[in-house]
Amino acid sequence: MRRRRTLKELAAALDLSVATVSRALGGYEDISLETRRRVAEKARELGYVANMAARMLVSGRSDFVALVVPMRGPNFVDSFLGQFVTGLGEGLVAKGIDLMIATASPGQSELDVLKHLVHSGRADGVVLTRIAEDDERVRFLMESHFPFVVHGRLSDESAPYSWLDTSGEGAFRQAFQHLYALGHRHFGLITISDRMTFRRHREAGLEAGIAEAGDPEIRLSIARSPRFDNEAHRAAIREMLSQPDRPTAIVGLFDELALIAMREAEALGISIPRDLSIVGFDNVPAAGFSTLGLTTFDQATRESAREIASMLLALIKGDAKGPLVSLKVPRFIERGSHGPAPPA
Amino acid sequence: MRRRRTLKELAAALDLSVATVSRALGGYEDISLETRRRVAEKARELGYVANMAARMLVSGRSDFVALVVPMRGPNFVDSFLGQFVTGLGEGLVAKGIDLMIATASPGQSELDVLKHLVHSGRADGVVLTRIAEDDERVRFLMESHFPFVVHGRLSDESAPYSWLDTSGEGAFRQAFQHLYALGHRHFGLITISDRMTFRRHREAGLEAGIAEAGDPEIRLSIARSPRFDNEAHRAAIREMLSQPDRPTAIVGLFDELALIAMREAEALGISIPRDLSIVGFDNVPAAGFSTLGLTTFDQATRESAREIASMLLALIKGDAKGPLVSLKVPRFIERGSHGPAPPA
DNA sequence: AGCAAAATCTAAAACGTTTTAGAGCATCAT
DNA sequence: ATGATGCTCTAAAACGTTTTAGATTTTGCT
Repeated sequence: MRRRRTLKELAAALDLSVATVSRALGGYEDISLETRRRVAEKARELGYVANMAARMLVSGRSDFVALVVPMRGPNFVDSFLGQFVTGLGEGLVAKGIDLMIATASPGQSELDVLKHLVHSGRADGVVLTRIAEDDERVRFLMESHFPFVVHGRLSDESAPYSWLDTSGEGAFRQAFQHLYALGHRHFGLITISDRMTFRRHREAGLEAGIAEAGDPEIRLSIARSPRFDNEAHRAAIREMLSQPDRPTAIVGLFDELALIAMREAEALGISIPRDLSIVGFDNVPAAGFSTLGLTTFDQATRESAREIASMLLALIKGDAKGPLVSLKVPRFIERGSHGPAPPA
Repeated sequence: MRRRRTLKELAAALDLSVATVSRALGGYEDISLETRRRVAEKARELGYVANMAARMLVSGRSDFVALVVPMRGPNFVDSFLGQFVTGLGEGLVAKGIDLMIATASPGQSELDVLKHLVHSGRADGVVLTRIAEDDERVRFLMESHFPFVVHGRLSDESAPYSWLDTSGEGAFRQAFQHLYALGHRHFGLITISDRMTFRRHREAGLEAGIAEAGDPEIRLSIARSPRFDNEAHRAAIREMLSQPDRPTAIVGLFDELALIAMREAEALGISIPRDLSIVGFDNVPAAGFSTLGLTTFDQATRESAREIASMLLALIKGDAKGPLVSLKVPRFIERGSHGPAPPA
């Protein structure tokens, strides 16, 4: 591996001081246009690229932004991460910032990862996902005054931090209204028990829709899967579907739940959408590939991630006055998994 | 943001020299056990974390490994990337190495990204995916003597570089043999036209299987989608399925193609698996969620990524004699999309 | 010509580590 | 006592850049 060129070598080749060369490459007005041109050309010729470590050391910045990825069970499959990483990368690359992925090692909490990140200077800012209702990571970063943006929200709406979220309230209210208009009166909600903010928001949206309708005929059955695990989901769903008096319209907290519900319904001989309507949230690829197509909401993860990148860069540069906040409205994707309520 | 602790402060607090403190933290035998303990304790107490930039500068290593992610069209969805990133992270974190994601900016080639990476010292090693038959990125890295591991292979089997790949030859041969044993004689291959090595290997596997069977009754129809784009795929597939004399068993180069074929077949009133068998490759989540379930091959992306991480770390540490190589056998996942050939 | 102002360049310090070469000091065998 | 041998610890250099404060040269104006 050829040893790297240094600024000193470049300066020697040009018969200039390192200071001049450095400033020339930095594009300072201070250096004559002619010299700047000459330096740039020689740099290209010699293949000079500044050593990042040295630059980081003196500038105090790393030009890295970190994404802290939650730990995963062995079989966890995540269509979200790939999209999100792609979007962040796209949003950062234009400004010359790179993305690092910070993974927690087995014995280590995500908070430890974050602490190390903040103190080691390895990154200038952090992106957090999968936020819990009361997230210790967010609290830590606020106290550290370290730049960060959250994908999602805390339940404490007044806390001064930057976030971007997709309105689960709005989506679930919309889903309810749509299904209600189609004649459905008995609703099912398939959800989980984790203390995640997105769960609370989506559930609240559904409940708000129901309350606003003010129709005493409306009923809501809830199946809550106790663990984040497909088997547990399946069991909870099967129980809801097996009841003699089962809902005619089911909303899944996210697509995986809705997709499992579709399969289970089919296995039980329940015809979709004739006997049962199902709506999900996320628009994972499988929602489009399944035979009928799952009606769901699209989050535009990649675009959101791009926006999060810009927000974070603004925070790092310091040209954001207060916390930045953005609430996106997800797009309703109507496919074949829902329809009019079956006749009573 | 509290200013970070420096080694000098720590040394002052302990009444030791910075050299001693540095070596104590490094665990050198050189420093008495008692002193090492004392230093470690104080470091914890003060929340000292070494500044990465300074460490990088003197050690010449960055403790970063980069994943160069291919550029994506606006609607490209990739279940692979999330798994791969997760696996790499898991494989690296134990050794204290972090993962960076290097994205090419719009005007920039992936080769430029790579060059910058190698010359700036931002990473100590690189992982490459989506390898073309003759990949300029691989050539550049070989010439630079920069540590790297490839997920996939070149078509030049003799080139001395490190790779991990999943045997597409083996899988497609196995798929053929399985379907042949079920009585199928007319096969369809849905494929693309990109010059990717994985395409060549899988196609070769199918052809090898056919050749080995030595049965003159066997026929093979090929649908080649000219662009990497769902609409193009759909058109190519529909054309194959619309022919009066269509195959009874179709193999998709990857799951997305097979899943589209399933949907199209259904739309054309072709019953799966009665009239048509379909097999894919990759085992994307949608393969499991689709109603019948798509028969396919599982790559174990996450585990492969973990192994790639170990390989790369060995190369960086320099305790690998020559290039490292690993060929994984994908697992055949039998679901509901295939069955016996229909009676002639 | 003479001075102020502007334009251009540079020496040296600083960033916070790791590492090299060796200093200081007990301990040990002779 | 003496030199050799280990054991601990340390001073100082080095890594390659950016930036500060100022030096030098040129230009503009009267």
